[in-house]
Amino acid sequence: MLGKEPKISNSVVRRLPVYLRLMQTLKNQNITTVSSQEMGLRLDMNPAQIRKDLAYFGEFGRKGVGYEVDYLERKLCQILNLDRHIGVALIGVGHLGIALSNYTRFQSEHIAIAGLFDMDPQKIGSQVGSLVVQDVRELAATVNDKNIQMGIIAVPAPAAQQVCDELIEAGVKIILNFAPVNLRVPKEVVLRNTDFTTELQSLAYFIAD
Amino acid sequence: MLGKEPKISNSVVRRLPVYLRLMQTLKNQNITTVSSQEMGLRLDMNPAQIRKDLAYFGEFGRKGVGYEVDYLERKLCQILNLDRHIGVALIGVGHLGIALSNYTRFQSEHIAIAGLFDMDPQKIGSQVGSLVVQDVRELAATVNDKNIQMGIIAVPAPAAQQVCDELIEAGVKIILNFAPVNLRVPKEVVLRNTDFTTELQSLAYFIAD
DNA sequence: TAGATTGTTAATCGATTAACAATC
DNA sequence: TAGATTGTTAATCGATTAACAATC
Repeated sequence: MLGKEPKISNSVVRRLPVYLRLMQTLKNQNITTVSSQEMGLRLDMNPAQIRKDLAYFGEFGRKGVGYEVDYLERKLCQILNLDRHIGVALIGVGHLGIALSNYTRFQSEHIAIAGLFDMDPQKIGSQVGSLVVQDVRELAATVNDKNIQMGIIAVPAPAAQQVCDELIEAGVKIILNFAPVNLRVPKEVVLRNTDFTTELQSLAYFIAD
Repeated sequence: MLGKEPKISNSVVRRLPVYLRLMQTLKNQNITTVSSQEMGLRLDMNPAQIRKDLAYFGEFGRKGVGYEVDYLERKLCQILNLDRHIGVALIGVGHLGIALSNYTRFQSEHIAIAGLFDMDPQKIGSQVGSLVVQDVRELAATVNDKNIQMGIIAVPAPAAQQVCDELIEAGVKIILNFAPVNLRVPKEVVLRNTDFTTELQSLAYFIAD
């Protein structure tokens, strides 16, 4: 940790939550210690890769023994900033938005949707889970009030860029986009895209002739 | 094309729908010809990569000119098998499932949800879009009847592996999974995972201290 | 001690980018 | 013809895997 200097690659970062989830699974099975080999077996991954990934952040294992599940879980949470509260704004309260707001509440107590936004007057004011849908015009104010650090864009494609701009304008630096568009963001903003259509279409490639 | 022998990498395949979408956008803007440089500019990609990706499948461009939008669109559709009808079974008609069934109907006329399944008696028989939700026990029969080639798993994590097994048992070889679990599949099955929780957690890594 | 497993370096593999001859 | 741009080879870059000394 102390100075994440060596510049961790995205591929590594994206595997960390997978390790974290495995630790939680193992804990539920009352397994207290695990080797990289066993992890590799369960995750269908190369053990060397797992060791290398973890070693970027510290020496978490014991030679001849393996990793202590509880300890590694805690460390992974620290690395992923999941040991503190993280506020998320979700814009677009359609079926996808609702699905996401259920989803997320689930896994990590620390990532929580702190604000739901839409532009449809029909939706504004309605209750979803424990939150009331707000007018998207209140986005900037709420981001500041509730110290929101991440944004999820779940609006239709044509509205996505504007919502994105508003998030950034409000100071949000991390954005997860579900709209099927190439958003333009300044380079200090971390943007990740999840596009079902693209995913499905690329899978169609594998249909046997 | 003729014998996709050179073994196209997954990274390449996943970029093809992006090119396809760009072609559709360009068509809407009445642009008939585009160079790899212009494509790179719009997609924020390296033009050499775009040319190389396309060249795996044939010589679609003209030197000194570029690519004909209409022609490249057609070619990309062919490569992705989007020039024929593709039936998809969607299991799990929660908010996510409904979102997905709306989504997909949208983009490509050729990929269509052909069956919706759930195990909740409350949902079975209800209408979603133009389809009636079926009992998941009818899955295998419907896959055969309607010649379904792809499956989307949108059920809660604990049910996912069983649904997956049933899809494979019914002959489905291509699966898109949204449940946050590591599914076990035989190696001839193409499995792609989309996991919001993992995505969100990995993004938390980038929160500034 | 003997066996196991880490952390890490070196080797391999694969994907991206640069460069350029061919040619429209 | 001159300028532009492809298709493709070679160079670079980065990520994965193998191997092994250190050590529990």
